[in-house]
Order: sequence, then structure tokens, then C-alpha cells
Amino acid sequence: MKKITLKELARILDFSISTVSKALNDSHEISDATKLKIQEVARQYNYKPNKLAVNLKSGKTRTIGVIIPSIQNNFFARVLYGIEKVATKANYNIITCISNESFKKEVSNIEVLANGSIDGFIVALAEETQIKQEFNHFKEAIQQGKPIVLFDRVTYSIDCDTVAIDDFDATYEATKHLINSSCKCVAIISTINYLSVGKLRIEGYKKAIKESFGSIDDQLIVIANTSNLDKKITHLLENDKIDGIFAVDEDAALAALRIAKSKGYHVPNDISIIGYVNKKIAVNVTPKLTTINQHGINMGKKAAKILIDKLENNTKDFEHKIIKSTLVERGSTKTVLV
Amino acid sequence: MKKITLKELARILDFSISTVSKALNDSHEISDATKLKIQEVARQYNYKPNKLAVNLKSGKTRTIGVIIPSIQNNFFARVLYGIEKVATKANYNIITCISNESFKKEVSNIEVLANGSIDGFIVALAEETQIKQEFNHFKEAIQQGKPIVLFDRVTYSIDCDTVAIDDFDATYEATKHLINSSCKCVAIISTINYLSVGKLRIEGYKKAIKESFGSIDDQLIVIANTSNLDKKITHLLENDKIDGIFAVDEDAALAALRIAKSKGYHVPNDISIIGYVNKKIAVNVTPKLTTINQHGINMGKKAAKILIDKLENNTKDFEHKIIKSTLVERGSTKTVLV
DNA sequence: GTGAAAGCGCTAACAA
DNA sequence: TTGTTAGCGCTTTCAC
Repeated sequence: MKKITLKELARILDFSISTVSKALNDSHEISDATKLKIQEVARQYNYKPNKLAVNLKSGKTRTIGVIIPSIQNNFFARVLYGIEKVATKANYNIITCISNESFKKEVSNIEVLANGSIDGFIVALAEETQIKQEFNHFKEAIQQGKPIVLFDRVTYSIDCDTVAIDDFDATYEATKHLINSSCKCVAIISTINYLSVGKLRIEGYKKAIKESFGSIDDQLIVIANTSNLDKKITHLLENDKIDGIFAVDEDAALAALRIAKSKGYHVPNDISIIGYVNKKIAVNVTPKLTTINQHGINMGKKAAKILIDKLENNTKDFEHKIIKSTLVERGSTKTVLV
Repeated sequence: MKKITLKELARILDFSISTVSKALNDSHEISDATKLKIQEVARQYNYKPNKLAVNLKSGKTRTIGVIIPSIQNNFFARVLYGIEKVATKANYNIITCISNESFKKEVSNIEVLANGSIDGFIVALAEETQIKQEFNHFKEAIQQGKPIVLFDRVTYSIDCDTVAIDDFDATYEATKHLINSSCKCVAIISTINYLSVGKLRIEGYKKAIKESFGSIDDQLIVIANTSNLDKKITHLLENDKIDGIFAVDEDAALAALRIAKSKGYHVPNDISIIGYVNKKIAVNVTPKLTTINQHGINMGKKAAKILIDKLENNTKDFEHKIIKSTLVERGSTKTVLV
């Protein structure tokens, strides 16, 4: 029951190692008779080739290194699920690392994995990396022949494929939706403005506001962090002209809803809210939140497809894919007047 | 910038391969002078040993295979985080697979990884596996020298370590808590009764009920699935004696809360609810849900510690650890009378 | 203190 | 059709 090697199998069968190897790989060089005999005995002894040796020999691992900033975030979990789905079907394994938003951890993950463990990477940039804008570790991996597909938190300053969400467009449209549902004064709240996605979302908002109202009121743009979020929202809502809120992230959306309700505002009649919120939470709060659905699973699938295609066909040009997100109307917004 | 090997390094330095290898591994056989020279040049060329070759040679991979049934479930995400934390500190990598609750996928994950990719496993059983009660794939892996640590969804019928939650005790105490807060008629709802944890929770409930009321009313034990959950709860709540609900899983808890409210019951005054619900959701519904906190991160840390200890010290006996969970009182239950 | 050589388990070019 | 051999990149024993 202990693991058996080719060599031992060869001895048992009284064939040479190479004959056994070829027979098991169904080589045309071997006669059907011996093939059958060898395969039979191999099955009997439950022979499985040692991955390490095969990989060392072939220089390939059929393994993809995935680096995500956090796993607590349901969005990344969904992307991971999509990656896993496609990879498994293509007979690839996944090795998952969590950078925990740390630049150092991300660098070390890349370095450790690049040395023979994986064939290529799928990565969402850590928060620190996006702040630092330091991408040498990726460039080195690429030079060592390990292609990279960036997703969600991307940069266009390295030679790799990217799969991103249509943050700008989606936020533009969501803001428009608030305006079209008769909101006259729409604020935006973000706790992730150091991220590429956070910045894009603010820009989409600005475009919509400028288009509808001509000018932007900076008072309505709230950049917060976890510790001052509640205070900033409370302060914001002292302005009772505000009748619409776009929440860039889940924490902002939930805090806005909670504080608006506690101040006695009716949602959506007094204040409408749209935000990037996980569905499970969105449908369980009161009222149910209108959200933007990011199709994380599709994103993961697409990223995996691109990488595997690159690995198998050695494609040289880079793809920059945008995944369209969709607005899901629920109870926290009014209906749009036609 | 292309990857450099020991051999090339040796040629550049005009030393033998073995001398270079020893120097880089800081062997005492090599003089300090040559060590320094070699290490200097290695750094210069950014030499990194090929993992595959090192692993093949040593028979170790310093990689742990983690198999979880689902990643959408925040609990497993937290466990994974804990595993990752400990593994990284001990200089181990994680290779994560998602069995997606499928027996077949779990078997294939184990087989694929056992052949040289990993040194040991950390696994939570797939739903199908718990139903089938078929554990041969694990037994084989163990015989091949790959130790296994089971967590959360465990079985005691294979030779391995386990880390489980105190489901029985926690449910017993939670039910007692409902009773002590003056609930007279406590029901329990589960959509996961095919899982070991689901069964244990029902037992804990039964013990508490029997202890307090002498007998168990089977009408109050609702075993449902995703598709008939709402109907069953609606039916249950036609019994207006019910003033307490223990929800074995998140879906059950949220459905119970929603339906109770829609029927006009006040939570917690008319009906109290306790359930296994992720904190983020629990604090964002109305009223906030009293929950059982499972300390998933600790669970992951413990599992990783046990496995790594086994790997490094070759411990032979098996540990069966129980992680204590804690009741977190929020708005969906009344206070306990002293 | 340094180097030659074997070997981890496998594949494949080449020889027979 | 089968076998011999070299070699993937590394570590380590043993000889010098």
C-alpha cells in the first residue's frame, strides 16, 4: 500500500523502466499486449506517477498561483470559486495565497511560488501595493517566464493581461439611476479610495453629477476610513438636502443605511441608497438594498481562461477584459420615472 | 534575468556544483572566503533554488493541502485565514481545493495532491462524503504517509487528528439560554441535518429541552432544505405557542426572522431567535441576531498547528481537539432573569 | 576545503 | 517493439 515507483513496477514486471513509462503513457512504440499487461499491474499496485518528478522533468506544474488580498471579502471568494471551476476542468490545480493587503507578503508569495511551484499567476493587488505603485516583483516573475493575469485591482503599468470590473461605467449609471428616480442631491461615500476601483467609482459618480447638475459639490464626496466612517456619515446627513447616497463599498452602505434610519429618515423615500454590497447581506437588511452585482464568478472564470490559454498556446499579446456589472434594484431606491 | 541554475552558477564561479550548493546552504565544509564569494555572486544573479528539484530530492514539499467544501461560506473562509496565518509563519505554503460538497471531487483532490504535491492535508468533509460515510480515499492517503487533520465536519472512523466545534454543548447552552430568558416553547430549525454538525446541534437542543420540560415535541424539530424552508417555517409558526427558535444554520435563522416579522410577531418579545449566523449579517439585520460565535480563525490555526507539528516531529498519536464557541447576545433574545 | 558521482522519479532521444 | 542512457536541478556521501 506504500507508494510504488516506476522502477519497482519495472522490476516486478521484468520490463525496463522506459518500457513501463511508455506503456503507461500509452505510447505507440509499445505493443498492445505489453501495454495491457503493464497497465493492469500498475492498476493493481495503484501506481500513480510522482508529480514532483514529472514536473521537474517537464518544467511545467499544471498549477496556477492565485494571490488574493483577503478571503473575508465575499467578492474574492466568488472570484476564487470561478477560477477553481475553470482550472479544474482544464486539469490545473490552484495554489492560493492571501496577501492580507500587505505589499511584503505579496512580494514573498510571488517569489516563493515563482521558483518552480506554479506556471503562472492570477492576482488582485494588495492595498499596500496599490498605494506604493511598486510592481517590480511582478515584472521579475514575468521575465522568469511566469505570466500574470491581474483581476479587479489592476494596474496597466506591467506587461500582463487584466480582467477588471466596469467600475467607472457602473457607478456612472448607478448615480444616474438615483438622479432619474428624482434624487436632487446625491452624495458618495468611500472607505476604499486608495484602491484603483475606489478611485474609478468616484470618477463615474462625478461624471454623472456633472452631466446632470453642471457642477460637483465636494462636500458631497466623503472619503472615510473604518474608524471615522460613522462620524463622517453622521456629519454628512446633517445636510438635510441629501436625498441620495452612493456607497462605494459594503461598510459605507451599511453604515449609511443604519445612520439614515436612526436619524429618522425613511429609506428610500427621504434618502435612497445604492451600494456595492454582497447579495446575502443586501437582501437581509431593511429595506433590501439596491446594489451593483459584480459577477465575481465570471471574473474568476475569465481570468483563469486567459491564463490557461496563455500557458497552453503561448499567446504573446495581452488582453484587457472588462466585466460588465449590473444594477439590481431592491427596496432602497425609488422607481425611475419614465 | 532568466532563471539561473546551480550548474550555471558553478561555471561562472569556476567552482564545482557541490561546492556552490554547500556554500549556499552555509555548510561548515566550505571556507568562509569561498562562501562569501559564492553567496555574493548568487545574490548578484538573483539565484533561487528550484523548488521542484529540492522537493524531489528531499521528498518534502513544505506545502499543505487544504480541502474545503465551499468558499462562499464565510466560516470556511475564516478557517482558511487561520490556517494560512500559521502555515506562513512556519514557512509552509497552502494549496487550496474546493470540493464543492462533492464526494467525487474530494476523492480526486486527495488523489491528485497526494502524489507529491503536498506533505499533509487539512480537510472539512464534503456534504456527500458525510452522507456516504465513505472514507477510503483518506485511508489511502494516510497509508501513503500523508497525515490528515479533519476540521469542523469530522469523522472519528479514520486514523487522524480532528478539530471540531463544541456543537452539542453550544446548542445545549443556547437552548438553555432561551429557556432561561423565559421562553416556554422552543423550536429548532435545520437545513443541514445531513452534516455531522447539524446532527450534533439537534442533540444538544434535545438534551436542554428534555432537562427543562421533561419531554420533546417532535413537531418543534423542523428539518428542512433550501426549497421547502420558508413553507416549513410558515407552517411551524402557525403554532402560536412558539416563543423561541434555535436556528441551526444561517439560512434558517434569516428565514425565521423574516417570516416571524412578516407574521407580525415582535422579535424578541413574542419570539426569540438564536442561530449560527455570520457576524456581519447578524449585526445588520433588525433586530440584531443573537448568535453563536464559532471562532473559525482559531480553528484554522489549531488545525494547522497540529498538522505542522505532526509533519516536523512525526508525532504518532492523534489529537481530538474541541474549539469552544461562545454565545453573543444581541437584540433577538431577551435578557436572562437571574 | 573542494569536487566527483550517485540518485530523487520520471521522460525521451537514441540504440538495439 | 523494447532497452539503454542521459538529464531535469538539486543534495549529499565519499574520495581526494
